[in-house]
Amino acid sequence: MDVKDLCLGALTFGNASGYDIKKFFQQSFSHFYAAGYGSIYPALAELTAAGLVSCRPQARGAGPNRKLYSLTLKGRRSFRARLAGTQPRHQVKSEFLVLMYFAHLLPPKQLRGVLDRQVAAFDQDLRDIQRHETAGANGDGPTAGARFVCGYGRTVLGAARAYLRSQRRNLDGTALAAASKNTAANHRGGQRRHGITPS
Amino acid sequence: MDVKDLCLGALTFGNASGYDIKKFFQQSFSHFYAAGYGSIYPALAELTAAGLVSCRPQARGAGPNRKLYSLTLKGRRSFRARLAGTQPRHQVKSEFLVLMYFAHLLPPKQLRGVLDRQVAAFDQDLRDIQRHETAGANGDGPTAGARFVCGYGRTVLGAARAYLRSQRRNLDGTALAAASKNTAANHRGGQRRHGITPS
DNA sequence: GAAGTCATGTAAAATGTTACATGATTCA
DNA sequence: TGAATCATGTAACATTTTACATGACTTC
Repeated sequence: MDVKDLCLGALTFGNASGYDIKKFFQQSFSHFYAAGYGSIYPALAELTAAGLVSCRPQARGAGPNRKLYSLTLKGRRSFRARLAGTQPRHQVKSEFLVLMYFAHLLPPKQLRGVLDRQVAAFDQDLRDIQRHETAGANGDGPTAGARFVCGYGRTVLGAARAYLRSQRRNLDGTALAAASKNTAANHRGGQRRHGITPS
Repeated sequence: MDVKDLCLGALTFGNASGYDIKKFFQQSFSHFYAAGYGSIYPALAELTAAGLVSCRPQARGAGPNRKLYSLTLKGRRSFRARLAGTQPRHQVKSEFLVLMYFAHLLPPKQLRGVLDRQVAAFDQDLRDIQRHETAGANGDGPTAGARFVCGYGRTVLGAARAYLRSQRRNLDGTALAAASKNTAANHRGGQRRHGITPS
């Protein structure tokens, strides 16, 4: 599953330009699949070449002509086949968690900042979802799938935010603070007693 | 932040070979940062060339010689600097959620299968975390950061699993089932009334 | 004797990100 | 008049995945 597939998916909701598709992605997928112009435009070109979408240029006064893409029958079938054949992966890539894993090597001040900023980011994500949840992608209101995905986002982000807040609260208490305060001491050590492998 | 940084991070816990590092990644980072041999070995070669790690080959009876890597002072400093300079991103890439977004285009049977398999996958992840939580990376037990990350994983995966289960339960009831039953009807339609853009 | 683990690496392919280039229209 | 939005695209770069290549040792 790649950006081409997502473009096909977006076009199942109606004809659109690359620009429209980017906006649609931002509204609907941004929390679990990112895509920018740099991948969308090449994807649309390839899909056109493969006959999965058709393209109608629309003359405009000036600047680049808007191109309206629509699914062909072949494209519609291809998308269904891809959906049926996709093994659904689900992976997180979090530099935030990497940073937290090495909390003992971070100055306490930065550690607090990292946590606070992540809480703020989750808050923002939650607001985005709530905004998107009320107004659907088109006039029909959100599809069942869109509702499912929004519900998932709300649930998971809510839990994540609560966890971060609870940890943040006792940062000046015991848990992580203890590690952070040891930063200087750990630094001295140089070589640790035990390696990954006792070898 | 890339695989090179993660390798430096792994080596802060002690000297190791590329093979060891891969295992360490699998135990500790696999839920929020994936890396395979194809990225680890080149990373270690570059780090060596840059003088951030040093490498001691260890003769063995046969097969490729094991190479023990260790952080240099420069590498240790570099890692701290990278940590301090990293803006902590946190992104999810989920083909599972894409699939669910297009639930109305999936045969109900597959939809149920997808949900069940994802629940099973989350269960497995939770077991991995619990196993890893009891036994730390080295003899000292888990660091504060490792505990934080495990706690995060438990919290979030627990919430996600509970959500999926609740949705799965009423699959034969209302919510998603309604959409799935409409699959045939939607298929007929071809063009939808409303596009992404009302244009 | 088969399966799994230990152990390293390369080359090609896939995929995505970033920066650049261009320029009109619309709103405050 | 300045900022934002509309609108498309390319080229270079970065990064990762996948498949391949090799081969002994250990455990069932």
